[in-house]
Amino acid sequence: MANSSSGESIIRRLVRLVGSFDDVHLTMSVATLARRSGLPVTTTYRLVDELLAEGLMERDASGEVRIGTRLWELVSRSSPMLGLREAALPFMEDVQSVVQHSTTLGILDSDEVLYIERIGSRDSLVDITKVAGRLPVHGTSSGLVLLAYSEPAYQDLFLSRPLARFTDDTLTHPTDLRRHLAHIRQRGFASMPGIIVPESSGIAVPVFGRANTVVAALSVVVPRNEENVAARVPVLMTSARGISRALGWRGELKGAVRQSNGSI
Amino acid sequence: MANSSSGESIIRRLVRLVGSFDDVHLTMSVATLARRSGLPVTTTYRLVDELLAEGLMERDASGEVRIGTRLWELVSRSSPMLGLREAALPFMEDVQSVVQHSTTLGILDSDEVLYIERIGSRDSLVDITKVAGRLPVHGTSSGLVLLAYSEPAYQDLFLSRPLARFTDDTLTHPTDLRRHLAHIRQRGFASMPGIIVPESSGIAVPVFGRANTVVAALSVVVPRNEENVAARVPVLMTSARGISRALGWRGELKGAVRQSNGSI
DNA sequence: CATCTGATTCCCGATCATCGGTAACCCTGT
DNA sequence: ACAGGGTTACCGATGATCGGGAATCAGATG
Repeated sequence: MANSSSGESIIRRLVRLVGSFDDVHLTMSVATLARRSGLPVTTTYRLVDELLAEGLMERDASGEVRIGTRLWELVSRSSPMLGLREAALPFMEDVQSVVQHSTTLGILDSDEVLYIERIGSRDSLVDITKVAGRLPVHGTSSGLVLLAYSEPAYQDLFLSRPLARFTDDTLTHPTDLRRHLAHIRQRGFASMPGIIVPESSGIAVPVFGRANTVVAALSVVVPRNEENVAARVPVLMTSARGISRALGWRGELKGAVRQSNGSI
Repeated sequence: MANSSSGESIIRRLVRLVGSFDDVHLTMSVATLARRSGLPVTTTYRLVDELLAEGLMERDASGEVRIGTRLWELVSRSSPMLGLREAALPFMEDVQSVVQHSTTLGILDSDEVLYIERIGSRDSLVDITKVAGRLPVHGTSSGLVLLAYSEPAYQDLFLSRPLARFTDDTLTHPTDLRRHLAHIRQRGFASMPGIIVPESSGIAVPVFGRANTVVAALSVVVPRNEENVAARVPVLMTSARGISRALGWRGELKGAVRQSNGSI
């Protein structure tokens, strides 16, 4: 363990520091940061000083600290997310121009859906997705698509765990879910009204990568009462194929669809 | 200094590690990473192991490492860039739908223009901007706008240093530049044909933040021969005002325009 | 003006994680 | 079988790291 009496490595501490910020706590005093991260005050000051020196954090006018531009740049420049995002964005705009509510791109990470990108109207009444935000797999159409096209072993593992119920329409029973996943694979898309919040409805389709694996899910979220699945699926499908092709996908080789193991 | 014989803190080493990745080196073997970062091989393995354990790096199928999803998420979720980006994206789409080439949003950081966001055609023939990429201030219309609206003291400092010449049209002499900055402030936009590459031309306008400071530059890049400044400036202007308002800008208070010191 | 609360800086000795050399162990291709 | 690169394992020495404590500073409150 580290020098620390609490027994943590520096890197884990840095994660606690950076992880103490979120979209509603963009800046805070160092003392607050110490409280939120659970690190000793003195230690926090020392680490923050070093981070400031490297530009990984910055002080704003009032003396509070925030994530530094340099850290954003370092990570964004070299993250595999960037390529996926850039390939998808033009197509997402096309979808958005037709559907008008909100369009998202999500991947499967640590048993949750992580949203890589999102475009939508500024006044998104019915959409709880955020860029770099997470939602449960079985509570989103994106998640169900990603699960449906994931490795069988992963599906088994996932379905062996208890699943939270969010609304009356959430599928929580393994058998129901498994049947539904098959349904999704057969139709090529997921349409799930009100499984996480009753008022909204999502439609999602898979995006394929170079190795014919599903790397992401393209999805639209619409108010439940405006639901018009039949009209929207073709738009999503064609856009998803466009993204897939931009990622180096070469068309479907029958039976070879399997879970992404990382590389796009 | 750190325990290291080379005398560097862990944090600086982490920066070297993460900084060894870029858009063309998204993944590499740990040995290669050691070479590129200049760190001792054993040290690199130890640090990478820790980073892998925290999910800040990941191994792909072939055993190479890359920036981890979790690191992207941690930074993206809490970076002040996100707010700026989200406010700007809808307006950028509007611009893009009219201008058709490529639309960028840049900020001033460390005496360079850092591009926060970019949307454009997939086949961007004439545009060298990249998301999280940097370009010189005096080689871009965005840079000149940001400089024009920055603090006088900063302008003096910037102009006191020698400036590289990229094309015949690059302004490198302090006097010329200063005159041009005044021109930009007076007209409210910058239009610079071929100052970094001869074939392309940029038009940029300022984006204001809450405190009536300029926080970013909205810009379009077009082929030089298609230049049609008069028609494009109004589009940019109105969009930039839209972004500014979304950021909490309350309209122009005469004479109070000054450099952003950080907080949006 | 006095008081208080909270944030920040300075100091310092003990400890143990960090450092990085060396060497063995894999692979894959020739 | 050999070569070359990548990876894992081991280990002793060292000094960066840790964090408590106290002083200082800033702002709010009475």
